[in-house]
Amino acid sequence: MNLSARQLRAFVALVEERHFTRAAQRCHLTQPAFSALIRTLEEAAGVRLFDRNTRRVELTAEARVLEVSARRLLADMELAMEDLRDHAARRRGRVAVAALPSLAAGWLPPLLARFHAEYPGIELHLRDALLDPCLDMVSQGEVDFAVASRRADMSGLDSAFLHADRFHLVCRADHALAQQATVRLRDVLRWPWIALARNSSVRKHLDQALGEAAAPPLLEVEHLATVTGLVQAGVGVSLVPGMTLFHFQRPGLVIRSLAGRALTRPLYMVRRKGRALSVAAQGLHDLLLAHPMSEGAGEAGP
Amino acid sequence: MNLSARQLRAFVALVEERHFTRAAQRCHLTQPAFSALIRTLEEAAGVRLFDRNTRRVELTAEARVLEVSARRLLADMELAMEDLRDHAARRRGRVAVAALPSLAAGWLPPLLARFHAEYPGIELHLRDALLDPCLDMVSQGEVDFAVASRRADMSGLDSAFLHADRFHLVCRADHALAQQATVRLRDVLRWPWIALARNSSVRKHLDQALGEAAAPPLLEVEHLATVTGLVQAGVGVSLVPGMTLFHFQRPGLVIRSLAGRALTRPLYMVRRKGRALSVAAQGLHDLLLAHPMSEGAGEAGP
DNA sequence: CACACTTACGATATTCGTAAGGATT
DNA sequence: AATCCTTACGAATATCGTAAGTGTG
Repeated sequence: MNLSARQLRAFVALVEERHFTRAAQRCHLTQPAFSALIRTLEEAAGVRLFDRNTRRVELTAEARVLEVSARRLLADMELAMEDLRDHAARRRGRVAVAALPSLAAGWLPPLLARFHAEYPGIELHLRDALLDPCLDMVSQGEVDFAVASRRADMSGLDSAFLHADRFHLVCRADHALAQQATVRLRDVLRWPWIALARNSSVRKHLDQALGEAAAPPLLEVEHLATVTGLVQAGVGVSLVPGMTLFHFQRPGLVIRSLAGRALTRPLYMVRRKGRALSVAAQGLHDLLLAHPMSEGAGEAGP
Repeated sequence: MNLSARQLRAFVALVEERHFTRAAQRCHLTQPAFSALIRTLEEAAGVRLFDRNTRRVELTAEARVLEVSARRLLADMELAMEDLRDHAARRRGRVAVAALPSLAAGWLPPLLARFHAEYPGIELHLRDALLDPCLDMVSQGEVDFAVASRRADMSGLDSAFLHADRFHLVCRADHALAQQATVRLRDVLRWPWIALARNSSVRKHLDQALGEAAAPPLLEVEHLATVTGLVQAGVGVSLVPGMTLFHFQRPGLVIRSLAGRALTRPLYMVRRKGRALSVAAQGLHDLLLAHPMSEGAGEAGP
């Protein structure tokens, strides 16, 4: 049997009006069509719901039984559809995004703030993690998408290029390398340098670009903030991508571009293959794509 | 917007099968028809609910939101219809009936017992009251119908004749009137007699039948049981309808028919005019009609 | 190339609205 | 006589099933 919202609305209208013609008007139907609607409901239910003579329309005991359920059902149906439309209109929802620590700290926050200002009803989740956990979270559907780089095994994942994140030299202002506006990579590698841990995307791309021949780093640390401290203390210099430079915009430190062939860490928007984003996630996704990364990004926003 | 049970069932089927063809079979539809059903649901909702390529069908985040509501809505709808069908099949319901005290004590109980045995799910209410309250309860819809006699003002009420309740003489076995198998009314009225109160239907019919000329009663009492006591003590005789005779089937008392023109209290099934009975009430109504009153009725049943 | 969803289209079933019918006050 | 629900019937709409189309692995 097929119960429809229209039948329930007609039933409730007739319960309230106790008058076929007026109830029909309320349902934007002619009276005979309305009459047929009630009849089909009665047939489906197997009970007479209204006692009608031409002068009076009265509820049967069975109609009173149905009335309670009918009102609740209608309310629940409209609530369910409203809920769904809220999600469609991005008035409600949930987006989870994974991002490399550098992006999660610098580029992303102002964009998340903007998204939240526009869609305050949407719950936001940000997972800042290293490359592998980022991509694993996408694979397992734990997050809607990730902003990260790529790895060897990208099976089940779709990636869209976002930005070529150029490496820069960071060193003390009184360092010899700070004298030039642009430095050559081979000049940098003659000095003691600080590297991030091997599981970081920054280090992976650097190793890949430098090859085996390059001098090993003086120190390996986990966090960029530690690199900042070491460089500031004069322990060594470092090579970091543009999106991390906000860590190094401090007095006594300078940032220098690298000459020649661009040394970059390519960044991607990574999603699960063959799987559409939720309306809310698509909204954030589009916002991120509409605000490409730039060297200046990541500075303290308003 | 019009949400239907069929749409919800299709949606849930697809959520569970994640396969259009199989879900369509479960709904007894061809796959294209099923596909259209899902599409209309998506259009009504304003959200894509399934990501389908020819190889895989996946739920969107919005579908997960709807799934919970859809299952609950379907369960509630089926519950509501089941409830209604239970009332139609007299598996559930409620009947309230009013009856004159004599009938409520004698004739009705075995029939109510039989009705309850057949439809144990139906709640029974019996209001034993004098004629006027009985009919008022019908007028106000407090009870479904009454088993009673009629009065002058029967407006808004429909009555169907049930039984002509013949009056009988009751007296002590050693009373002079007890000598004859059948007594004449004018012989009875020469003896002191006990009457019920003037608001009882028994008394009203008796007064109407006897006219002004008859001797007034020695005593007027409220309850038939009191009449029994008075007659048994030899205070007087009494004239009571057949349906009350079970009160007088006691040692030392005799019951005698009246000769000549039948002196009766006509009894009716009284319902509110132009108003159908509930399925449950109709059931009891029919049962009562199928078991006409008889002189022997009202004796202690099994 | 096989499976699975979509589109196209003619047939069927529902539902609608207009008009006539019947009942009640 | 007026009101109001029901029935009748042709028209519009929706839905269905068959068959062809398209895309994915």
